[in-house]
Amino acid sequence: MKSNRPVTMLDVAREAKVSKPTVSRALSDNPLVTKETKEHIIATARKLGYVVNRNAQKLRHKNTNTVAVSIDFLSHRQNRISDPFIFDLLAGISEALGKKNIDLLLTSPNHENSEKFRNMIAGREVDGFIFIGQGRRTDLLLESANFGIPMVVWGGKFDNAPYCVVGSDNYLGGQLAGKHLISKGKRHILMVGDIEHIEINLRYKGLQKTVADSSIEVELSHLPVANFSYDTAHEVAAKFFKHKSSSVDGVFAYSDTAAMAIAHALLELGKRIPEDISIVGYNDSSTAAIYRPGITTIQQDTYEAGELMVKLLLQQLEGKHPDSRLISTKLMVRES
Amino acid sequence: MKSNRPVTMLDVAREAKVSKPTVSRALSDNPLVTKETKEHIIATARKLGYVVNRNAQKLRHKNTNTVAVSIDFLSHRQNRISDPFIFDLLAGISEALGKKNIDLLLTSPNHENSEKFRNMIAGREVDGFIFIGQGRRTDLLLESANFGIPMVVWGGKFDNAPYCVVGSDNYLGGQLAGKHLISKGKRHILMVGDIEHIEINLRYKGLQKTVADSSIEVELSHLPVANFSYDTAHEVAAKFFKHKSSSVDGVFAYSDTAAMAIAHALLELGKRIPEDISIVGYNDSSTAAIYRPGITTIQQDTYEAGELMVKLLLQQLEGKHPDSRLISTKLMVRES
DNA sequence: ATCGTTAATGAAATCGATTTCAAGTATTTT
DNA sequence: AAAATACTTGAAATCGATTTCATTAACGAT
Repeated sequence: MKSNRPVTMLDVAREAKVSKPTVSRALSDNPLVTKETKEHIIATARKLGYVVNRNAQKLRHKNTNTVAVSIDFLSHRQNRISDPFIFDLLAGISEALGKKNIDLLLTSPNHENSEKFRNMIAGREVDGFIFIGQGRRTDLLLESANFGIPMVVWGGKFDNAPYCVVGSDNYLGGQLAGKHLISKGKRHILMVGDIEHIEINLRYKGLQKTVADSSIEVELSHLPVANFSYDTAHEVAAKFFKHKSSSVDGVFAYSDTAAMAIAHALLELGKRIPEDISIVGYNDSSTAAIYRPGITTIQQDTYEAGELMVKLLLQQLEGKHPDSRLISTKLMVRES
Repeated sequence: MKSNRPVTMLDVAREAKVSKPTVSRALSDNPLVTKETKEHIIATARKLGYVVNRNAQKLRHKNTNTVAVSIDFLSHRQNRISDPFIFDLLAGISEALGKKNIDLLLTSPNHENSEKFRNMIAGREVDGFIFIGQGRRTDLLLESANFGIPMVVWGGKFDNAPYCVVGSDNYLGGQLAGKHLISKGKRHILMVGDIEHIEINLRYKGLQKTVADSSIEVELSHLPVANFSYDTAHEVAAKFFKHKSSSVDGVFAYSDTAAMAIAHALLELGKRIPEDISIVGYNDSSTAAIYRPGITTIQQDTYEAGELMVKLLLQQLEGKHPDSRLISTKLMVRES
């Protein structure tokens, strides 16, 4: 039969025959308290099984020591292919926050406006936000930023974005993909993806640059794809390669999922990978390694990304205004 | 220049020319307050941009309205193949909690003992726990349960487990896999996986039952695999099928990842799938659909799982002791 | 021996809400 | 018209910590 009332600081104070403030000071290792009383208090606190009430503490301290991470699960679910890359990012953030002993509140947008985010800040639930996978709802991000919410966003950065962005070095990624394809002897490169999309556009520019700088003559073309699903990419690629008996021998896809869809379509058409056509993806999601043929891709360090996003958010909480940053990006060569 | 001090309930009270308690009642839609004053108060609250301080509220209410979800990211990371299935589960839980307006605190075990979990409960940070992917640390689960933490665990259930478990109907899954393989004309079935593992054991038993009940003569054997990684499964399968030119024509693997690894090994050995050997996986992770050949697998409704875990946890918070439950489980037929 | 410091502790105020309980007003009953 | 009842409202207590400020004790300086 365990006692109902939880142990409070007053209980500890009484048991240790000191006052509440002294207990508070002792437990927060305040130098005002002598070593002996401190030890005595800590011992009795342990004896009574005392644990500080975090809500009372937060109320008094006025800082929440928790960060919200917003993932748009629903938009995700509509697409059905839940990108493992986002999970990796989440793991990186979780670890980075854990190291600093900051709590992680996982939340989703409510898809109407940013009021939910604003209330969480105003209601002292969280100190700031990290947004992942909110690519299609920049309106919510803009609203939040304009309201003055401390925040870091994963993804691409458009000019004068009023918030701090952390993302892959897309331009470099495009260059790496281009260099790889050219070095493998490919001379007719196709970029697959919506180059209106800010991130994909940067990759395209990097690819263009590499092609332009190449001492060898290389042809570059572009095939738009409307959304991010496996099925759409498969469909578009199947259509393109069936009708157009093009000379394309190298493909740079906007994601690993797309790369696999394109590979699938090509294999169905009897093409050999990489002999006939070589493919490079993006993200290095865990699936890229498992797929056959293994997908050559652009890898991003999700661990570094998590660390960096947390660091930049904490800087904002200290009143600074850090610039957006890119994380390191490298080529991961596999069979494709 | 925005004001520094946040708007409190007292500010609203003064502005609306009523007392604090009246504001509190009005905002929580308490019938004691007349319709007119209520409307007036709500209007002024909105005018002043008032948002309730959740920490003060939680302190007074003594309930936190938040649930912790513990995912063992680190153990996960060691395995490198982050199973998208866990991400799906998380999405399901997030949605279920969101519907009930309960906050989700994402946390990880500290890998020493369950003290962290205990403190989060005792410190009124969260009301209860949902554990995902803690399969290898049942000691932490047992400690937590013994401490009386309200909790629901995803996974397999051993006899007399002192906590509430939600999981796939592994026995049924085994039966479905068996029926499918037999109906495809397979007569020499191999179960791949560690049947000491509680979940896999149940699947094996289901498979056994189906084989035993079959009117046709079917042979059943078993190949143990030590851990859950893609590479180990690949290695074990490669070895098995290379040396032993067995008559196995049907494989039931303990996960989709393993199924893909086995498929990969078989294809390398020149076998045809499914003509020579048919493979069934487990989980229906998003990768199973993308892989070539598409992996036939046992699908679980992650949406239902999330809903159910949340429901059972809330029941515990009301003082009930709900039994463990299984979620619906069905066969997803693809090419393999 | 007296005074001025310094070190350690505690009483009371505070954070921002909710709840208890008392009081005032309006309405109905007799 | 007086008494009983029902509605609204507010003053003060409360949740459990931290912080301010005052106080006491101990010590060295004069």
